[in-house]
Amino acid sequence: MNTFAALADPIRTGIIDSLSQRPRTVNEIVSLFDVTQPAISRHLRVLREAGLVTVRPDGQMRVYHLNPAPLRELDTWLQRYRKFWTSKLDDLERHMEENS
Amino acid sequence: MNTFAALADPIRTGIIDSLSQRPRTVNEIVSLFDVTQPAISRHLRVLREAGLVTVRPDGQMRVYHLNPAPLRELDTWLQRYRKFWTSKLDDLERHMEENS
DNA sequence: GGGATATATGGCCTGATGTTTATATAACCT
DNA sequence: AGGTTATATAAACATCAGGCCATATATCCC
Repeated sequence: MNTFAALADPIRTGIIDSLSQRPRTVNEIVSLFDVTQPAISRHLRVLREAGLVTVRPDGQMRVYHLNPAPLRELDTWLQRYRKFWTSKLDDLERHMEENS
Repeated sequence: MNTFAALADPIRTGIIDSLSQRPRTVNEIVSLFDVTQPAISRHLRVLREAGLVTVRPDGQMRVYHLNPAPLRELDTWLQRYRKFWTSKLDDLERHMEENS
């Protein structure tokens, strides 16, 4: 599954952000956004299939939890690009390259 | 612009990865993937509008460069989630929570 | 059991996305 | 100028994504 595609929708990043604070039920999540409950359920399905969230039933409710593993992979992918902004030497090199 | 949406297509992440090595002309990029040149030009447009790449004309060619700024923003966004995997204490807490 | 609540799924519609072929634009070269 | 190369854009098409409404499923509570 493509983590970027799962995060491409602002409602889904909003859900992820909200779950970074604490787990939440579907209805709690629904109350945070201006779309219907079925729409949220669909977004949750996308996030589930991308492995970004997990569900735990609690009675008639379903509690969604953040699963950070795919975000850690994303962090690993970004590793490759950090050199572009972490080192002032690299900044200089890039600047020279841009003007070569 | 939504950086995640711009990166949601595997060809586009491939382009970004290839530009992390060095700037490339459009034809160079086309040769890396199994799609037509117009398709690549469209992907480049999406990446351009998302600010992930910049172009510099060089004669009749156009040289595409990686622009890391949006990736740095992504890195900043991820900051919020690093606590989920960088601390062993957090791992323990999460594990206990998962089994509560 | 029966009504209420919580969540997921199916059907339908609309708009966005990705691809190809054909063509436009611009620079290069002789 | 004319032919070639490099790249972008347009048109057409198919697929996908996201939204809503209606409905199914499961749990809760009386």
